[in-house]
Amino acid sequence: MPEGPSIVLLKEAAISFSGKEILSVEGNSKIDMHRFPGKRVESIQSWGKQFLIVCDDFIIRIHFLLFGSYRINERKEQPPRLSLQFENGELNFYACSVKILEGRPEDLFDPEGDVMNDQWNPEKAKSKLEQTPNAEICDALLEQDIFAGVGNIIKNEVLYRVQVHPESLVGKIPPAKLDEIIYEARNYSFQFLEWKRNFELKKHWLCHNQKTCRRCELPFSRKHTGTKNRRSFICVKCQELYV
DNA sequence: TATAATGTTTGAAC
DNA sequence: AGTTCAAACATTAT
Repeated sequence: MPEGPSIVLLKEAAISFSGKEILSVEGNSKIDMHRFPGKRVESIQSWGKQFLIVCDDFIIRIHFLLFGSYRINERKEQPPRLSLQFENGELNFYACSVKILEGRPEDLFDPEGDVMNDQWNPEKAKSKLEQTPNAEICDALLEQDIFAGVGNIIKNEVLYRVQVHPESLVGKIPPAKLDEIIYEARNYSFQFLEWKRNFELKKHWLCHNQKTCRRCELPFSRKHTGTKNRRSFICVKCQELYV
């Protein structure tokens, strides 16, 4: 569920609740949800992996972490973390993090930092990368302050496609190659979106969860990389290591 | 059945 | 006081 494109799909699925009044709430979240009924949803937004239900003076922020899920107009067996009832249906969230953010989304989130956003700004990403030359690129891609919405699948697929080893140091990657990485972070995220929409995401994985590299037939090296220690699938022949 | 996996926050330890 | 890191959380497919 969790990477940026999946949240965009949720946003599309939940758009019918935009402008609607929250009639009632339930759920086992510890937040003060009693203030929700009677409020109107101003807009449904997303930023990176976060799903935002924007009301006039606060935002309900949902983060699905690793295992979170949602149902629209249906329910799972488990009790919902948060359930919102509207006149035209209900929105149910499970096993996720729910927070109330005070303030306006434009004050809290920079649209230029979200790879799924129209306002995504690749130059800004590049200058942020230049600030951390000693970071490994596998960590940098997962950094939500730089590439909001990129998760481990996108990280792996991007680095395989541009043929860069995950343990390459940001400062040692040639600038043109860095531009390619930044471009592909957004480009692959949108491919992810369309493939996920059509339930064919896994079919298009080139390295993630794959056994062998289809360029050279060598088996992938599987390794947990970076300070974030997330698993990587590496073709040591096809992906260049810049150190 | 045990394990690992699309992730982040928190608080203890250093 | 700043950093680092393990623990916590929780679900599902293999």
